[in-house]
Amino acid sequence: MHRRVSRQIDFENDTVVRVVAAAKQLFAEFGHENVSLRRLTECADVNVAAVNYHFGSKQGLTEAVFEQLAEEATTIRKTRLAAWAAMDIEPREKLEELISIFLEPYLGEGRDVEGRLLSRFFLQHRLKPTDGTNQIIETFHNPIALDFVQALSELRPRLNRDELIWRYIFMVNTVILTCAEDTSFKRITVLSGGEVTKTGRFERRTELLKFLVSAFWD
Amino acid sequence: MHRRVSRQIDFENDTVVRVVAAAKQLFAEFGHENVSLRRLTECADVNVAAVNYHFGSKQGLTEAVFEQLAEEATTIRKTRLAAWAAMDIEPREKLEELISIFLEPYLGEGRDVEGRLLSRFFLQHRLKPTDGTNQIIETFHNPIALDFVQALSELRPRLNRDELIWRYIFMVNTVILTCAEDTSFKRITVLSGGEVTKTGRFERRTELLKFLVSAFWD
DNA sequence: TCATGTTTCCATCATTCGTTTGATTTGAGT
DNA sequence: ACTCAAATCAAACGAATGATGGAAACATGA
Repeated sequence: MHRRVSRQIDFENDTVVRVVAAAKQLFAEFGHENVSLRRLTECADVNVAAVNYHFGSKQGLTEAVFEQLAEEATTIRKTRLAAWAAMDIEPREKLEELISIFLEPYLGEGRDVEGRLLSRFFLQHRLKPTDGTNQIIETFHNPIALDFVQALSELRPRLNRDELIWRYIFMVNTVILTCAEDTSFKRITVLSGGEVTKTGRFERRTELLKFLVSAFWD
Repeated sequence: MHRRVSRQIDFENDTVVRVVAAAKQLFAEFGHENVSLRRLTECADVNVAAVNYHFGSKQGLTEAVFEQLAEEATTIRKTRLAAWAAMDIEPREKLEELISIFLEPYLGEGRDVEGRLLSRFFLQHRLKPTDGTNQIIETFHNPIALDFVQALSELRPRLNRDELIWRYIFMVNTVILTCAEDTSFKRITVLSGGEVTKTGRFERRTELLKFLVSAFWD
């Protein structure tokens, strides 16, 4: 089932590359709905019509970007999951490792832009699903989601499958909202009276990991 | 500090009432960014100009709606928190009760529209904060957030304050995204192979509660 | 050099949106 | 009945957006 979701696009073409690069940056920062084609093409130093020419429509561009991203994420996870299955360590540590793998595409080293973009894509899909986003989810994300649920059920046999699916969804929700924005972390500083000031990728990853391990450990 | 955030609005006026009612329904279902004033006023059976006349702008309307909602949520929680403090039950049960109070404005009985609306408001604030939303957060939500963190720190003295603030934020993120949309719950049915079909308010509340209690129990 | 297909560019279109204008209606006070 | 301010209405404005059509520029191979 490796059928391509989107139309054929010449990713060798300079214009296409620059458009995609600009789209990643801008979509990640502002959300794809808040970026007009004019602003995007200006930022990419490309004519306005280029997007419609190469991608058919703005929708076509966003789906191309998000599909590329989904593919990356799947690759990262599949690779690490294979190694994970062979690990012979104590259960709690293995759970932590598993969740760490889940977090990787969002909070891994050097995935600042891509991580935010990926979570924004999910957020958009959640709030306004389209045929395009549905297809990306089904093709790339559902299979690996089942892999995770399966792995979890082997680690935590006490929790039945329904329960694990629920919790998996909650985990996804926690992570994608946490990675899609910065606002709530400014709030951490406020709520702590200015004590907590380090709220970057590394701290988020650490704290999120503790939170989620607890949530599954029971 | 009971200063009103928004301008004075005649909530006795029929037109105002109908506009607010329509806004609640439509904003909850589609998100306030996806509802045009024309559609809204048509639904409320009111002239297009009514919104600008009574609320100053579309932004004014949304802030009025959200402020009203925030006030409700605060009242609900303050009342139940007072009763909670006096409860003499075992810690884990008390934790469960505390989180249940947190969930109340989102998933309480008869809060389907309001719960979704409230979570959508937060979501909007997270993705695109404005002066208006900041003020609502500061006035209504920050104080009670501190109450929750304080209550949590009494229940779980092992976790230090920073840690609790982080986890509180994660809880908020989980809940608001879980309550803001339906899409992820259709996905539960898909992932479970059609086994799990009941994903309504009651089930969400039950499962979310278990998840969050685990996450804080450690 | 020429022919052909591809890519880029400019100008413009149609639509949608929030907002404003200015005339008209409503209703309470005298 | 008259006044006047508040409320409502139809109509239109200006800005922004995604999308196009067709001319121009470019590249490629004969």
